[in-house]
Amino acid sequence: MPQVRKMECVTIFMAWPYANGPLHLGHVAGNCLPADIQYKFERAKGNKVLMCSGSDEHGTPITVSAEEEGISPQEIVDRYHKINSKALIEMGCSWGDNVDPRGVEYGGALYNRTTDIRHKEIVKEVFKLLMESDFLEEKTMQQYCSISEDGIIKFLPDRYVEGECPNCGSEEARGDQCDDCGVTYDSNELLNPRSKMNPTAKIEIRDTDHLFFKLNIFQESLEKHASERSHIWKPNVRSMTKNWLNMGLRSRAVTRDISWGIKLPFDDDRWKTKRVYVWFEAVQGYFTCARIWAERFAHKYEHSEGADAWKDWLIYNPDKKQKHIYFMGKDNIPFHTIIWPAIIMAMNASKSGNLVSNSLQNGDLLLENNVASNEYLMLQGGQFSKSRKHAVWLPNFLEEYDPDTLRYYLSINMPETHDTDFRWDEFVDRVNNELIGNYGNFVNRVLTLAHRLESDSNENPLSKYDSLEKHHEKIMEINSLHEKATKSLEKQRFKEALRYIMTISQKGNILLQESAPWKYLNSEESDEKNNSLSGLALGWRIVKSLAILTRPFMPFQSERIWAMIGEKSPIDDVLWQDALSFERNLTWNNSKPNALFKKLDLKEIIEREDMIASEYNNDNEATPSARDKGSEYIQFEDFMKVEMKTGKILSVEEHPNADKLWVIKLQDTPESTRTICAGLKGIYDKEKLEGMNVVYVANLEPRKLRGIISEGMLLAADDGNGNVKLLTPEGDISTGSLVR
RNA sequence: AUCGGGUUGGAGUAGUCAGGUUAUCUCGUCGGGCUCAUAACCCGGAGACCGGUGGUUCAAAUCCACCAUCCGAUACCA
Repeated sequence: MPQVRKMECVTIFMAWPYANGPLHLGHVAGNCLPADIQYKFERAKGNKVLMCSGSDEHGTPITVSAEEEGISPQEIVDRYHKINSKALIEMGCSWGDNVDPRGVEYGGALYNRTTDIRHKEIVKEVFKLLMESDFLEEKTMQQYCSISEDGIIKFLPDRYVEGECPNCGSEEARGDQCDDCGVTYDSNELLNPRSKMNPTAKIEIRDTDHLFFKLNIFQESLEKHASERSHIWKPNVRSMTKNWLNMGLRSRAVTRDISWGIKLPFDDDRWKTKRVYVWFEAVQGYFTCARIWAERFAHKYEHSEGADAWKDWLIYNPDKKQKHIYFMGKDNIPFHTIIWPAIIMAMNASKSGNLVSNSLQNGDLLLENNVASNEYLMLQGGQFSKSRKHAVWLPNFLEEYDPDTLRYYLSINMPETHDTDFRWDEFVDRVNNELIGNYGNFVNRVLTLAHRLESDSNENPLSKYDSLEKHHEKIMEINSLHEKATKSLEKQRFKEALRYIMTISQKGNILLQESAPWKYLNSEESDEKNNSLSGLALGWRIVKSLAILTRPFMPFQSERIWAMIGEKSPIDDVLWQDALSFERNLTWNNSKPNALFKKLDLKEIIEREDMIASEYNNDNEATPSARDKGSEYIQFEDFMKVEMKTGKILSVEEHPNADKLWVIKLQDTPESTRTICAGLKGIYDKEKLEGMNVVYVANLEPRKLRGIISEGMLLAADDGNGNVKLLTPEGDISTGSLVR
């Protein structure tokens, strides 16, 4: 008898993508895909699953983007929330299933946003609660602000302030640190401070009151929590968390002087210009999202608990099996192992009146069961970057390629324990050789062979050859692979799990090789034929199993198989653990089977990507903002101010304090030399540069570059893709000749 | 320079926290087989002193120390 297991309530949390740009493949590999695989897997196990995430829409970078484009922050986040939620659904993630297809009691998914009015309300409630329970404290800090002519005060983050270093006198010191001498100091020690964004504005230090979350009082509970998790967390999560705890926790500001964000829940005038700091508010999205899901969907679709349905998943109940898994990139680890758990403990202590603790009481909010953080996916060796245009954007990708191929490649190459690379040639290789050659081909072999047997239109011609007892050993092998894949998925080891599943299709290929059913398709009935075709019948069953097992990874092709083998029942009703239930009758679909995937052509792909990249670059050069500011034309007189001359490189030295700089001694006129620091290390070798004739800017104001005065600048062409070429005169000409 | 992460057959990786038989898998490569299938599939072989040195231990890819080297973030830039 199968054991009747209690249904688990599982919550999948995905880190909230920041809504100031489209998602790129780094996001997909790091959080979106693993979260979705886990969601689909937990569903297939029959569990009640809730999945929560959404767009993170507050904070400074969004206001900066808005300013650049001359539109409101709300317009920015509206745009990218729409683009990103659409792209996620198109790549096969289950965010569109607000209500589980099995019924609302089973849960659902919500991709919400932090500008949601209800999110703001709940955050305010929490803020108030923590304030009243004394988890927040008020401190006065000193901060730079710029004051415009009409008296408007704008507070500036440290990194937007520069000035003169109190230690070495360098002109380019930042708000809290000097890069020339490396010293750090309080921002009020900086001399002659100025705003980086608006250097002429008046700037001064003002006192500003802020509220701080007393993170320090959670130190002990968090240490206990971390040690309880030490065998579950991956090494990167463990060590990053340990680092934080070893440094000692300090209180963190939960408010900011900014206008874009959630208002504080106080009427008091002095809080009017402040907003909730985005880190403190965005993590609460997990909590608000679950509640909003219950209010909007559970309630509407008549969940037995109505708007309280979220408690099934989020509130600890010793009689239930409950599990919380969070997915994110490595930069987010401390937020999920330290900060968010601390906030949860604070909320629990506030509500129950108990002391702060990591051990839960009935009715408390649950803490995480695993923080499954991934490392980064790199693009051909470099990090995905929005500002440097170094990325493959998810919406663009989906316009051209089958989402399942992406999901396959990113799953089998997932940055689980260290950074991995996205490479187009590897993408093509893996899809063509593994996904298509091994798996797609196996499915195709089975289906086309079966269709070459004579059949009446409704019955599977393999039924009469079906004989499981002949294949006991093979079935055991496959059973064991299924079991291994399950265990891997339970530990969020997706690469390994998918590898086991692919091995099942490899076993299928071996089975066909051994049975050689093609020999008997049209032959007389015989024992040999019976044996051979029983192998094909088992192959058919394996195809069906694979449709179920690959579903969390590649949902679209799995449905295609389901239709081709003539299964009528929804594939979502089949339980993961029944994927290998071989006792059921064979189904049949009389229409001709199609190949699951199309082969990819690397050459075509490279051409297409080059085209997209050049279009993208052209677009950017012609952005309206650049033209509006009148920066497209300069006056001839302005151009003549720049004095460019020819010179000859005499010698090249290492810079003592910089990675990319060469210190170059230049023959600038026949009689004199000058020193120029050039960022050409790693592009040009020392030997190559020495003796080279170059063009330089002669009348640039000398400037200290990481400690060494640079008197001018070498001219070089840069295509934006890392190709840099120095300008050099076409023939011999004396040094110091004017370039014009 | 500061901080973080790597270094395992030709390439990419598993194993490292909790040390223990022949070091995992994929691709490639070489030889053979099959011919149903999307030039795919199946079998077999070759190929690794686990970055180096020293230490702890009966035993080290795994723990410790030092060194080398690569990558990323930040700063410096064209």
